[in-house]
Amino acid sequence: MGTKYTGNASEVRALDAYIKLMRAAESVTTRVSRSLQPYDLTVSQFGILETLMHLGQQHQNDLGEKLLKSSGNITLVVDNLEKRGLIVREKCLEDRRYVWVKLTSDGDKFIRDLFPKMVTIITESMIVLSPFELEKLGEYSKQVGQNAQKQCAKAS
Amino acid sequence: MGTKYTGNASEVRALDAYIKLMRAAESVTTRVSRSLQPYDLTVSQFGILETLMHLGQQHQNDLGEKLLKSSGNITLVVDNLEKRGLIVREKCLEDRRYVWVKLTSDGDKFIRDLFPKMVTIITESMIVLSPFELEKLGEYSKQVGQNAQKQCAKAS
DNA sequence: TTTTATTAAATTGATATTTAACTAACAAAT
DNA sequence: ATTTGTTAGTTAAATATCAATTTAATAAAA
Repeated sequence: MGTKYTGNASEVRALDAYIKLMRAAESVTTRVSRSLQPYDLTVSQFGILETLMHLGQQHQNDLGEKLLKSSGNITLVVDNLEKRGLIVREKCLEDRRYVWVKLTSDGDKFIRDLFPKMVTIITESMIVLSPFELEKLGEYSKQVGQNAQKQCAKAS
Repeated sequence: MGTKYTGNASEVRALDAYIKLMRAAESVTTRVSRSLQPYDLTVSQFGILETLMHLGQQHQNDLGEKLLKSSGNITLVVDNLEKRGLIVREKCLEDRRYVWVKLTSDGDKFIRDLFPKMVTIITESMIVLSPFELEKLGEYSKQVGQNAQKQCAKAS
């Protein structure tokens, strides 16, 4: 939606901010994605590994909620990470509907090495803004995100 | 990346803003996607129709650049819109490497009717912010987006 | 002119993503 | 305890997405 829209003023403002927000997110995601390529990792795979590293073993359900992805999607991405030996699935004994997903020792080493590199990449993209501006960008984004989510709960 | 990262201060700020930016974009996209569902339209399909409505016929190449998508992706999405009779391809006579993509009269009617509805949806998500805040969100997003793109040109 | 290089689009192979079934396991309630 | 409902995960079908390759057409250079 790269074109000027001639509706009422508040729609024009909302649409303009929306377009810029989306482009920023897409551009940074592309940058991250390219940086993960040498490691044969997708952004989604990285997200799961990073979550497991910081929060420890998780149910697939929790991963889906934290990463805003559908359950079917988590199943597939976990499949691919498991094939590669970076994570393992383990039946939950207390409630056998659940599956624990945990890092293997290979996976743990891998993500602990990779994560700081990605932080650097992301910082390079964001650092054009001052600390104050970063703070405000985060604050405004959070409000928009929460509002949009309120209007539309994710499928599971 | 929903977890606190304990690197240096500027990395923490950058990462925090990044996470909120990404979540906002994902949440609004989900909202838009759900709203397009009754019309059997994806966000990408909507993007192409909207671009054609506002800018007139385009080469596939131009669509890819404007929408930040790969050429292979544009080929597929244009395929699906063409099957549905909303757009047509037309060989460019001056330079036969190019293909013109244009709205059919059905497609034109369709997108002219749909676009204002989507503007309303988007506005509903963004309007939690004041005019000033929307302005700033757009400005900061634009800077981040441009910076990220400078660091990483999209594939074509 | 013939070769070389570039560009647009299509194709292929792999992963992602969602929705909509579907199965399995647990919980509640009469 | 059986039915009823809910929840976690899987599977299938459709679309999306990219990178890499290929094909066709144009441009540049020798």
